[in-house]
Amino acid sequence: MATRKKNSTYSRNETIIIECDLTYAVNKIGGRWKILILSKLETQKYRFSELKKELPYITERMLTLQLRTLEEDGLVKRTVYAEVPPRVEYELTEMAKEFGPIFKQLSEWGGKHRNAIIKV
Amino acid sequence: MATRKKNSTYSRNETIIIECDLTYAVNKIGGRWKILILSKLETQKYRFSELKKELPYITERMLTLQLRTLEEDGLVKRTVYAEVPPRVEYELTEMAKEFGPIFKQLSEWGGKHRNAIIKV
DNA sequence: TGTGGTACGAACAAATATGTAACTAATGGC
DNA sequence: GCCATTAGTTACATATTTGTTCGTACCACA
Repeated sequence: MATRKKNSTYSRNETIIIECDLTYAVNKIGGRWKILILSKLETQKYRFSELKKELPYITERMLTLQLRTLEEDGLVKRTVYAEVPPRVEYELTEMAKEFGPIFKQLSEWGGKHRNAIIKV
Repeated sequence: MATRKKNSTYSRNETIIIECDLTYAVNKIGGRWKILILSKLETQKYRFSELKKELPYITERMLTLQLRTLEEDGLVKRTVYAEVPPRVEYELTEMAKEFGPIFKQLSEWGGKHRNAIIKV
């Protein structure tokens, strides 16, 4: 087999595409779980295990990964209390709270048009 | 190796999660290219080859796939003209046009907070 | 000594998303 | 007949995302 270019266009495209502010924003909230997590945190702080209960189908691994990403992206603040057993609280940052009204509109769009399709 | 459960939670989770209107909406516009395509079509109709020129880094295959998905989701209307060589035009549906103001806000969010991070 | 709760981490596996390269049908123009 | 054009399609390769399973550190408490 000839050796192939490794990982050229895939990664390059990613950086190029993110130059679009809109794509950038959607990427922050894309994926299977991020929105659900952010929605929960909109109303209150949660501990890791509480979030897990709220999202029964997520695995601990996914919850961890998503929370880490959200933290890196500045959407979630993580606070560790040095106790035993450990306690860690997650809450939205100001930046994430600005999504609030946008989420509302997106949610309305979803409700409206999903029903439209189902009814047909 | 013991045979493993095939595809249990992955697909099941997808259907469960989509019950959230917000996640449903974001899934419609998620992925690498959909937003860029929709943004182009916000201003005018485009032929396949014109879209390709506007999005130089997308491959024909990806453009086809994304347009098909957008069509299935009712966001894009595809019109084929029985000519040779063929002519196919893509335009937004009313449903997709409703994303307009939301896109604007998301884009503003992206511009604002990306710059914030870069400046740090 | 042993058990339990919390918030993870690591190794592996399955599923999906994206990219590469080559190919096609139809037909007007040469 | 031969070529160029348009809008794809097909087979394959690679990259990323998501899920499964098992394990761990800490210490209070029985």
